[in-house]
Amino acid sequence: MVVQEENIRKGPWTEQEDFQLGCFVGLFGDRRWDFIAKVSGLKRTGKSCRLRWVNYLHPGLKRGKMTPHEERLVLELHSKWGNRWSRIARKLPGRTDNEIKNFWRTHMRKVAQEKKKKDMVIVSPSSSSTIDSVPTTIEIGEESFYDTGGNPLGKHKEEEDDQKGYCYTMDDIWRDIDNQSTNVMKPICDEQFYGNFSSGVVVSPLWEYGQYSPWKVAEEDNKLYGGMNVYDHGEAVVLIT
DNA sequence: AACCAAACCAACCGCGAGTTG
DNA sequence: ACAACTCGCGGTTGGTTTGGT
Repeated sequence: MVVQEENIRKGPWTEQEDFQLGCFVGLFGDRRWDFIAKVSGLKRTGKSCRLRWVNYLHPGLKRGKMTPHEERLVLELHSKWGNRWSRIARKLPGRTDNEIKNFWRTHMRKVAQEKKKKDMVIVSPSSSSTIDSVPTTIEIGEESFYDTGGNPLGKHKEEEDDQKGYCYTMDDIWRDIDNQSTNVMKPICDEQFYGNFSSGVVVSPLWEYGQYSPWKVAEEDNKLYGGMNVYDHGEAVVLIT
């Protein structure tokens, strides 16, 4: 759905728009989004341009499903930092905060449902033993579970609150991951981006144009948080535990 | 084959923090 | 010091795809 309001486009981006945006980010860097939005002629807000670039067009992005390794990392970092998606994303080169957020929601929904089913069986042993049976008492509060990123007892604070008050132990989550990891998929490489523009104009990784890079920020984070993992400009992940 | 529900994902919104004049 | 502006983050929404009946 594309809504026109005061000449501002909303909704899905077209290939043409993507191409235009890529060109102008190549020219001016990935910082001054309002400026880029204006000079590019795109009828988009700067905010919208930035989002499109960061979540979809950026050359360092991976496509495809998370690898089991990435899933483990997300869960581990989320248990440390809560819903700090952008910070978590910095530790997973090629993944965006949005992607991780979506993964988490989906994953947690699955875990919550599994847990719910188990609890129902435990709580009402006298009822029919099938998992489809109607629960008699306790239900897990699914909404708050999502809201707090897995901590139903309250909002996450910072690292000092690590590991407090979780319903699900990490063991539960690892078990769940292990069950899922039978369908292992290969990581998908970055070159997909370069196929995006069939006209073939775009270009080298555009990070080089700007001073800013999430990977650089991540390096700062590594210093701040004790350097749990180290990587270089999204080309490899070396997890040091 | 058609329908429905669940899962997935792209995009928008509001707010707070940082920057600039 | 302060107001205006810009950017980034986290939460949420809505469209599309997938899977089950």
